Amino acid sequence: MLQFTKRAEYGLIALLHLADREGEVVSAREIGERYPMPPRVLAQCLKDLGRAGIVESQRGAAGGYWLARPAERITLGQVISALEGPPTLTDCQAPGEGAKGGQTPCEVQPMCPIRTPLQRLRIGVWTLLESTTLRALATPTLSPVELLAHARLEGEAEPEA
Amino acid sequence: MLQFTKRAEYGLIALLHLADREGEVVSAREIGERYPMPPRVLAQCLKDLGRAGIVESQRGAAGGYWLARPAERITLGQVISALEGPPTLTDCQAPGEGAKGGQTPCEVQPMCPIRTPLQRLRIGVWTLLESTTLRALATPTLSPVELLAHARLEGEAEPEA
DNA sequence: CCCAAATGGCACGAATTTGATGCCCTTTGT
DNA sequence: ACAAAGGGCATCAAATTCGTGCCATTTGGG
Repeated sequence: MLQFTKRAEYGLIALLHLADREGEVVSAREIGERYPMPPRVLAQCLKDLGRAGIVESQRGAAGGYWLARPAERITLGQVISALEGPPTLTDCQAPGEGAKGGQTPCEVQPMCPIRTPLQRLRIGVWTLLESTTLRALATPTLSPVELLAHARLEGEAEPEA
Repeated sequence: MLQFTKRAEYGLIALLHLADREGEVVSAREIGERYPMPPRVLAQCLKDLGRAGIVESQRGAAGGYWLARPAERITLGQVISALEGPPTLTDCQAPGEGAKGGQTPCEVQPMCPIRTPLQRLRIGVWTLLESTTLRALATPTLSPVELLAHARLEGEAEPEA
């Protein structure tokens, strides 16, 4: 229902915690003890974030995680994409009768009126996420409209979604 | 996974169809025969849209549906809210230990670092939806960036989300 | 006057997605 | 050598959603 998953929330909590301690090595156990979340799920989130190149990790006894780059250069689009998978722009199962085999579900269907509009709208939402940085989220003084304004300025410059 | 439900897609298809035939009375059967969607689910969508005041209906033999107001005055926020329920801005189940009874899940929790940021971000997404009209979606010439620009202009004028 | 067509409403089962846990391995500092 | 911490995978449980069935109400037409 147009809602983020728990993994996204857990991952964002962890990322904001890491952003607050930029430069240090923080273990998953420390985060899991501070916030009421299942430690294992948190570990999966951090693992996915590591695969996406958002955080880096050090194994071993004194290991842990840290941000791979400054919080200004981490976008919410990257985070959500890493934790929930890439955005399903071409979902479009509405006209799912196109090819019965399951291939090219709605490619040659000239009668789906929402394929292109919905795709454009999802790209718009994604552009908003792509142009909202972790730093902007961590700044508690920005109002929602200011957040949107900030997002739009960068989103207009390079859509790249 | 930050994705619209099938009900939202079906409802949007129906609304775009109704917008294309503004002024006429269109039956749910006609829409259901034109697009490959379960007729019953489509009926539920139209019913929900009617309860939300987005479409009006006429019962009886020659009954059907039509837009309650011009497509310029129907926002995607209204449509999504009618088909998927109101936006879950205060989801915030992350610190779900606040009250064990289930009441006030994260009100007095001073340690959830994403409650306010996530709420602001969801308001931003919602503002984008609230300021995208059905007419803008039906216009196939608008690029995603232009869609965002159009949304931002109205969203800045009156956030009202 | 009765019937067919169409909306209105509710509830239930199936399928999909998501959340959470278990178990084992590899790495590394003490 | 041992403990602590990340890496990986599979599996079970819970929640959400999708689709369908069934019946009631309204309205136009034969």
